[in-house]
Amino acid sequence: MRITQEADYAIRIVCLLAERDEMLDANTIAESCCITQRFALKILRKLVLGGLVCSFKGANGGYRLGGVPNEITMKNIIELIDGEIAISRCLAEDHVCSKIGENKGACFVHCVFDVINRDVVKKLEKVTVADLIAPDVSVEDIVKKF
Amino acid sequence: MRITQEADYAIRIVCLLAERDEMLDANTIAESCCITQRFALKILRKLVLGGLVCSFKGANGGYRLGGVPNEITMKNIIELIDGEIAISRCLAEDHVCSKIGENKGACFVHCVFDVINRDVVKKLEKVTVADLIAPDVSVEDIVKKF
DNA sequence: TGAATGTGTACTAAAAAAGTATACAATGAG
DNA sequence: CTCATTGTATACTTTTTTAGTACACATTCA
Repeated sequence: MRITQEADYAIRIVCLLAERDEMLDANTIAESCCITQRFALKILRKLVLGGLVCSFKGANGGYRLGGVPNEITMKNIIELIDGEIAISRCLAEDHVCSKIGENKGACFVHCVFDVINRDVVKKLEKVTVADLIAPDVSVEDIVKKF
Repeated sequence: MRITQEADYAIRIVCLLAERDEMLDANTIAESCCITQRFALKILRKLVLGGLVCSFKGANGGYRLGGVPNEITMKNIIELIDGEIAISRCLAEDHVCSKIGENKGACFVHCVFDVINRDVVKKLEKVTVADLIAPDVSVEDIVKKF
């Protein structure tokens, strides 16, 4: 639905792992992102299950990026954590909209939301982790891709 | 933050008042929108305070549209009900973002969100109540304005 | 073999959204 | 001039979502 804090942190975690191309443990990651270790573990778990991050158990274990930075998009990360992006509840996966429209047949308002929602997703799909960590890529450069 | 059900209903209420250009009482409005009278009253109250709807007290009282349909936008209605539109919590009015960026200075991720958020608002600003109720305006026609 | 590190599941707390209740105020028809 | 009708104001309750925590367990390497 809304982009949550968890998704926000997940993006930062993925960026951190992409920047520092080495094994980092949950504690180091948590500290870098200013969250508790437990919370970091929870987010990392989802990232691992979704294949964006690889984990290594045992002593000297930790996490590494599970893909290449320019193939991981903001959309990938957000949807992995939050589920499908939906600016309004009526656009969410499981929701059954009951409003058979007064105006112009079924749910005209939601059709408009849907168009806007698709556009948001399309934009998030164009921003990669590589963009986010490259020192020479500015917000303006990213916006040009939209 | 997210576009709530309340905002969704508010849009429908405003459209109803625009279509039927006459005084309607809270009960009639509630029935047309498939919500309880009490909930309709709550939403109507906000619409009145925000000037989008006029109310008339006493016997034979009710509500009428408080403006012209082609000057009332979806953005007007949503922001009146939900407050500022924000796809992520960190973009909300009162929120103080604590993430001084690891990557490229202060909060690059949020800058990207902000650009996307502005675009959503810009689009919602272009859709008027007149568009929503006109029988000859399709979603495609509305999208052309984006 | 045991300290370091991740896993799995479930729980709790806080915040936001959705909806309800109650007592009150204004109006106008009879 | 009074009372049924209709809106006003404020505050409460419930449900859902978000955010974060706890704990017992499994794996690995020194």
